[in-house]
Amino acid sequence: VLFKKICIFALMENKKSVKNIRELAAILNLSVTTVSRVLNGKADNYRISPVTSKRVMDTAREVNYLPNKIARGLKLERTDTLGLIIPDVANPFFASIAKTIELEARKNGYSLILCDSLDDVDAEVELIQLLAGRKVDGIIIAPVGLGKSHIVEIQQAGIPLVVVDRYFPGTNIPFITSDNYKGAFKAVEHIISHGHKAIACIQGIRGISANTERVKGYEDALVKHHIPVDHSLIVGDDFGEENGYIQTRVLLNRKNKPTAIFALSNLISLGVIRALTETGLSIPDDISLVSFDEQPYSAYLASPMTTIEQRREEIAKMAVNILIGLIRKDKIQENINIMLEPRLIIRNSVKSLTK
Amino acid sequence: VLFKKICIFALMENKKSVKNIRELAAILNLSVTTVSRVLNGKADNYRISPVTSKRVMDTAREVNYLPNKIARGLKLERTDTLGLIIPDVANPFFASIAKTIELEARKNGYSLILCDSLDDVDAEVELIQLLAGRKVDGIIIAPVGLGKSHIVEIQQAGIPLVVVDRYFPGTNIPFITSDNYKGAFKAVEHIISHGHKAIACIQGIRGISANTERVKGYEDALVKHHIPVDHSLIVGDDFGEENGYIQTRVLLNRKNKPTAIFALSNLISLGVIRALTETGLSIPDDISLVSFDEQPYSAYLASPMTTIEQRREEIAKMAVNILIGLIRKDKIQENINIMLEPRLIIRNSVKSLTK
DNA sequence: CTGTTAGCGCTTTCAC
DNA sequence: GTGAAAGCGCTAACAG
Repeated sequence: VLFKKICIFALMENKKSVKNIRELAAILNLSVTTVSRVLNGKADNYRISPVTSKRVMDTAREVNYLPNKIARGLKLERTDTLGLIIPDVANPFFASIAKTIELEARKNGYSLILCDSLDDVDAEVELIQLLAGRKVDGIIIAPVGLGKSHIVEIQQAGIPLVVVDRYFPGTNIPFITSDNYKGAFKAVEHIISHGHKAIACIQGIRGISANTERVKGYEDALVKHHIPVDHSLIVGDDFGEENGYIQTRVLLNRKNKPTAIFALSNLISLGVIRALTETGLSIPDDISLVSFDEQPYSAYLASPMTTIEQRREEIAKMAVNILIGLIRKDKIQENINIMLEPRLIIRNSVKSLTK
Repeated sequence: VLFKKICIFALMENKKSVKNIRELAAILNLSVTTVSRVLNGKADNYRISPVTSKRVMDTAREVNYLPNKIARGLKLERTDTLGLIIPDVANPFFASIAKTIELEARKNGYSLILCDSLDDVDAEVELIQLLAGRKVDGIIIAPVGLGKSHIVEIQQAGIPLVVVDRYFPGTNIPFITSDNYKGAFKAVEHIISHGHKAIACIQGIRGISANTERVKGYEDALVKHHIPVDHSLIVGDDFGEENGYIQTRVLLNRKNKPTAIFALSNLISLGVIRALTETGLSIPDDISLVSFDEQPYSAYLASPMTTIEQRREEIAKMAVNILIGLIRKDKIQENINIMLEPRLIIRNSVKSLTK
């Protein structure tokens, strides 16, 4: 009782700041229980009179009461927060995935903690711990892809998790990625159909699924069209621009230069273009190019670039919805593996050698 | 005592999961206080024996104990979390800012809650409330820029806040942006120096500081060089690609076409290029172009584009460090307003009309 | 050098 | 219809 009085006095001095539900209850002359119930839309369940209910809502708004989500989280063991781990937020591919994930998460009442792993496994391990400590309700991760034990562990620890962009064969970790194999296959078939035989492939990080599958698609397309696979034409080891640049320079120094380059990421193709520009070579006249990852600028490059467009928005949305499903149903896994077939966007970066 | 026993039994069944500090203390046969102190590096302060200390640390690691940050946050009234509100995460300019902010925040022990406002003021208001409810320690916001009351309010509510990219004249909200005026001025002087007089300006959202300053820089550069400002050449109202496209189409239909276009964002210039490409016009032969925002692809466009490069990384890092300063010192504002002068990167998108 | 305990703001069980 | 009180996991004031 005394306490209530104190609260009321406190209120009079500082109208616009009720810092917790107790103070609010004090002004209303109600118990915290009742206030909490109304605020959580459970008025009906407890047959709280509509008039009380309205009074609570109105006052809450009036005094600008903001429920403390941290306290709520502690009690409910649920933070309404998702963690997102991405290898490089500045990469437009991941940036747009992050955007859609945030929007979709928010639509469902979740906030997003963003983490950039810099494509470094150690950082990734740390970040997963961090998110676990922060009690996120679930994690979406575009993993570096080398090493998966930390991911399996966190899944077994009971934290719902879905992997995007890359995946781990032989585990039951839910994933949703592009069908990288088919994408690469289509791209290379397209190049082959223009009469090319010496097609180089500049790859990204070796050993991760997305890369492996793309290379496999590349090889199989060659094989299907009876072109022997020349392993010396498969070069590189990183998805960054620098790798594209360096490998192109190296390729151009070969005795028998390739007539076409298949770049396994948007950044790689930018590096390819830089190397070509520097050496005065032009696309597609001197060398042809097809790249993974459509970008807003792809059409406006010196020569509009033929690309493979991943369905980023779908990947992101599905990831969120599947994750939320896992959270709500309290199921950790149910063999979810989705591969979305990418689209080949044909422009003008492949020269026809047949005519 | 009984309780401790129970905990120990619980432990034996499930070795690898101590869910709270009490359980951990129980196995160690220590009080939670001692354990907490050791875990928080305060062993020395309380002269806890090194052997105890070591035992605590070792056991904690062994049983895989992860402190619950939520509980900690509730107690400490500090979440070690920053909020970031950005108008469009998919925009590479903001994506790279977000990346640097996340990295810098993490380096300082903070996690980042990412929010995309879609350049919508209502969403922005909501997001600020959301972050306040989540008890973030501070907020970095690249505001839509229309309306500032919600931002002033949150600042007065005592939540440390810093604004990036745009700012609000006439308030004491700390901000850090590019010197948009100087950037635009430089760009337009560059165009003028090539003999252009009919220079169009395709602007972004009117009324926000970044846009206003850029337009002012544009105008002043003209004035300085005795070129009358033709207001019908200042067009557009959005930073997006579509606006660039539409306005260019309109400009091209004028009786007296401009000889150069100054685009106030990277997305706008992409729209300009699309319109030009469609109508068979080329840069810089038919029309010249300079754009705000350097991008990784700027150099590789059909004609390498002259751009104004904002110092994104510096902006992001300063934002984080200033914010953390405000948080730690418990100061809300101290008249921080920083403007970083952008750099003009000259390439080949402006034709010389003088020779 | 170590421990007991109150309490951060919230929800919910149980009681009336 | 409403309320008292326990307790989520943690830290720190106070007490030895």
